[in-house]
Amino acid sequence: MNDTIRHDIKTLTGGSVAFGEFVEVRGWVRSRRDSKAGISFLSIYDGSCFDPIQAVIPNNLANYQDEVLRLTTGCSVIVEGKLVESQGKGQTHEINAQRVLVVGWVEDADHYPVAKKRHTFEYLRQVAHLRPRTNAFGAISRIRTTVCNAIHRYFHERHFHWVNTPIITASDCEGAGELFRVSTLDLMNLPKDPAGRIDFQEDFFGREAFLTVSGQLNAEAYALALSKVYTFGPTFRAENSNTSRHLAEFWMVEPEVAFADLQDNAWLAEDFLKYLFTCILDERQDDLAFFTQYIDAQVTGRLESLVTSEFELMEYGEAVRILEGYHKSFEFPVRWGLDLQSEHENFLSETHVGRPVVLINYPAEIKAFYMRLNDDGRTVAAMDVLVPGIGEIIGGSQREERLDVLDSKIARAGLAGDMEWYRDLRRFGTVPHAGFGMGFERFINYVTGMENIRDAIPFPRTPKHALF
RNA sequence: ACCUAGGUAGCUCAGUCGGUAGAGCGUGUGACUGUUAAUCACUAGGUCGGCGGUUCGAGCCCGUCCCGGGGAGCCA
Repeated sequence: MNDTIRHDIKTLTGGSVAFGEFVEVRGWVRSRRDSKAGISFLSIYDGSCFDPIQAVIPNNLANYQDEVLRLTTGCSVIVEGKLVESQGKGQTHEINAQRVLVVGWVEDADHYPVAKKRHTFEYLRQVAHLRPRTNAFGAISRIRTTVCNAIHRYFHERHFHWVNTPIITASDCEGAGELFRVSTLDLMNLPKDPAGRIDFQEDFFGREAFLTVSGQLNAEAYALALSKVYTFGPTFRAENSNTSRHLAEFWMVEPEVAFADLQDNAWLAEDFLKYLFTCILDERQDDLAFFTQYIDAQVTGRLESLVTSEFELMEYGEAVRILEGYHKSFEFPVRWGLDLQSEHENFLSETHVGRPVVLINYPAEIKAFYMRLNDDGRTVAAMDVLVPGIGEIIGGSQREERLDVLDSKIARAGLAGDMEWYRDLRRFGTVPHAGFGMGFERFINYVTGMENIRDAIPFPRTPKHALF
C-alpha cells in the first residue's frame, strides 16, 4: 500500500522520485498514440493531479500487438517501468514501460459515453457516474477536496470547533425554506388522531421530523459555550427551485461566533473567503489553468485580484438609492422595504462594483426572526455577500441575543412553543453573537467559473432528479 | 397548474417551400510521425424523443406525452 501511495502520478511527476527508478502507475487511459518508430504512447490519469503521465510502450512487449494496440480511452491499466526524463514536449516525466497489464477493457469503444472529445455539461449530467473521468470533473473534484480541507484548516488554526449538527431535525421553524419530511409511517395506512389528523406520535421520533435546512440554531447553542464553532455538512431544501444555483441537497459551511457583532461577521466572511482563494491558488494551479483555458478566462486573474482587494461594504439603504438611479433598466421595482431581486444583486456586484459586495442592515420585515434588531427599530443586522456571476454566496447576521426582543419577533413570526431551548440560550448567560452560511457548491462555481451548480457536486439532487 | 428556446449518427449540430438523411468530432481500418485534444485517407454508424393526426407524401404542419436546458420566484 505504501508503494501505491508513493507512486500516484502526482508523486511521480512531483520531483520526489528520482529518474531511473523503477515505478508502477495504476490508472485509466486518456489516449493512445502510435508511432512508427516502434513505440506507442499512453496518456494515463489516476485523479491525483490534472496532467496525465505518459507511458512509452515499446513494440517488443509480449502483449503489444494483441493488447496495447487495442487500448482505447477509458481502459484501466497497470504500467511498470523506469521513470525517465521525457524526450518529448509537454511533460517533464514519462515512464519507459517494461510491462503493461490491462486490468479492464472498454467494451464497445465507439459507444463509450465519455469519448476523447469535448462534451457538453448537459450531456455529462446524464452520465454522472462516468463524468468524473473527464478533465473538467476531475478538476472540480480536486478543487472540492482542496477547499474542504482549507475550510477545516482555516477554522482549526483559529480555534474554532467543528460541531456536527443534526441532519434530522424536529424543528419546523428553522425558517430557511421548505423541508423534506423524515418518516417511517406507512403512507398507505397513516395513523389518525381523534380529530382525523395524521398522528405523528406514532412516527419514529414521536413527532414530525425533517431533514435540516440549516445547522445554525444548533450551532448557536455550541457557540454560546465554546465561543467559536462552525458546521460543515449537507443541507436539504425541498424548494421547487429549477435554476443554475439551487440544489435540493447541498453542502453548507456555517461559522458562529460568540461576542461578535455584524462587523466582526463581515470581516470573518471576507477573511475566510480570501483564505480559501489563496489555498486554491497555492495548491491547484494545474486545475485553475484548465478552467482558465476552457471554461472562464477570468478565473485565475480574478482569484489573484480578490485576495488583495477589499470587499465593498454597503448598507441596504445605500444599495436601494443606487438602484433607484437606474430604475428604468430593471424589470422589478426597487423601493426601501422590498427585497432585492436577482437582477438587482447582479447589477450591484457585476456592474456597479465589479467584485464582491457585502450588503448589510436589511429591513426587518424581509429577514428571519432570529436576526438582531438594530437601534433604528426597522432594520436588522443581516448581511449578504454577493459575488458576480453567482449572486448570494453567503448569508448571515448578528443574532438577536435579547430575550424580550426575540420573544416579540417569535410571536410576530407566528412560531409556536418549539423555541424553548432556543430561548434558554438567551435566558442563561446570553451574549451578542453572529454567524453566516456559505453555500459550498456556489463557492465552487465562483472559483472555477462553472455556470451550473449541478456540475459543482458529484451527484446533484434537484426537483424530479435523484438519479445515480 | 410560471416564462422561453430545444430533442436529427456514440457526441455537437446543419437540414431551404412538405418531396429518397448531412457535416464535424469520436469509433474502426490504413498511411505517416518521439507522439501528445496529432495529422491525412477511407469505412461503418439513423424507428429524425414516443404516440396519434393532417397530407398522394411529414425531420419539417397540428395534438398529446416524455426528456434535458435557459430564465423568474425561493435562497446558500
